[in-house]
Amino acid sequence: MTRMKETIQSISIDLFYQKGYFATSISDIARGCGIQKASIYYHFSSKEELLFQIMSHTMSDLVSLLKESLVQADPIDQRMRVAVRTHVQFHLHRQKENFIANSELRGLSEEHYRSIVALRDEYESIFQALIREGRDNGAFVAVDVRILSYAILNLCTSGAFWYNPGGRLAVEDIAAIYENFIIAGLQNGTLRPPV
Amino acid sequence: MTRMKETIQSISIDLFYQKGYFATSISDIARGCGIQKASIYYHFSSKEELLFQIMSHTMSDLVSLLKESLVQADPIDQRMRVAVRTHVQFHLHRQKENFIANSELRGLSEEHYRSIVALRDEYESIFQALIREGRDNGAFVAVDVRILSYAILNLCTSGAFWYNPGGRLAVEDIAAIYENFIIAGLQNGTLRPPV
DNA sequence: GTCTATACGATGATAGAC
DNA sequence: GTCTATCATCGTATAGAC
Repeated sequence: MTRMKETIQSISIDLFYQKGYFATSISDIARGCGIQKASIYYHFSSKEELLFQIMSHTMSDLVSLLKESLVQADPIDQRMRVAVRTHVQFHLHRQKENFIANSELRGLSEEHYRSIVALRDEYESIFQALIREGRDNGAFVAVDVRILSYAILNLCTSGAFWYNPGGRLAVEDIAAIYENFIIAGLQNGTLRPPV
Repeated sequence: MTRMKETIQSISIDLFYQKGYFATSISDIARGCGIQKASIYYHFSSKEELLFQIMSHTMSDLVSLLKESLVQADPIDQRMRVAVRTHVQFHLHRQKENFIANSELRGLSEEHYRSIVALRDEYESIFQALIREGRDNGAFVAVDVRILSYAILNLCTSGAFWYNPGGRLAVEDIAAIYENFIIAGLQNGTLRPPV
């Protein structure tokens, strides 16, 4: 990838994160890069293509990272901890891209949308397999696998929406809080209210 | 509120939910209402005003509902259960409006943005007070109140993004799953991983 | 690879008749 | 209250020179 192409991507990530995809114009991006807007089209065929590239890289990296993190044959609760930690760390370290990937699906064309959703589904199915395995061997309580996978992933992803890199808590602290909360829910989540 | 004004709001909710605020044009709304686009401006001064009205009503109703649900002086874990259940039910029963209120803050003007965020902050602070109370009297484990309030609210809100009214699970089932999962996390969320 | 210039469409909003 | 007509603006994208 050429230097300017990388600059355009990087500036676009900043702007899409700051103002949103629709509110960001090609002129804005060009201004940020210090070139004319027509020059953008030498590197990317359209604004939508730019959005797709950003999302595509992000989601591919996310799926690869999760797979790598799960190669160890640990007990199921330990594997779930690793998965949660990996997810949270990725979403906080690459906050802007993940924010975009989770909030700008609307901007994609039909085919690109399908492509990103396919990656997301692949990712979710890995989490669902973990939950199912833990439930089936008794490590986790009986739960609805799909609902809980949405809940867990959404909870962990939400950090990308409010996390402040210079703030009070470090990434590892936040990851640990989420990890413990989720494991507690998976191990005890059917407690009934006192009558 | 006149009949046409209500129609415009209702059609706008449908379209903002379906296509997003930015991708929905005044022409789209007018077509949906069976009138000309100029006529919209008799009822609302701008497209942004329309978005604000929708968000404002939704958030006000949400805050009122939560306050009403907590008038009973139950034990803290019971009150938290009620709060979670109320939140989930509201978000699933009024799915479209809540989806909009959570995903289209970008479309608001400065002042309107501040107004909506103030309501959201008020709402969050009620949840934070519940968590803090439970933590201080030992019903919940020691936790970071702010982080956990974001996590819990985001988890519960996420239902508005994937819930399918005609689907497999009823609102009450989903609310019960979330409720139990969250209470388990609050009561056991500092379990450490086995070493 | 980047520039200037421009085509072309769509959009939010207004004016004024009925 | 709703209409027709229209404005001004801005958006993405392309053509062709350098």
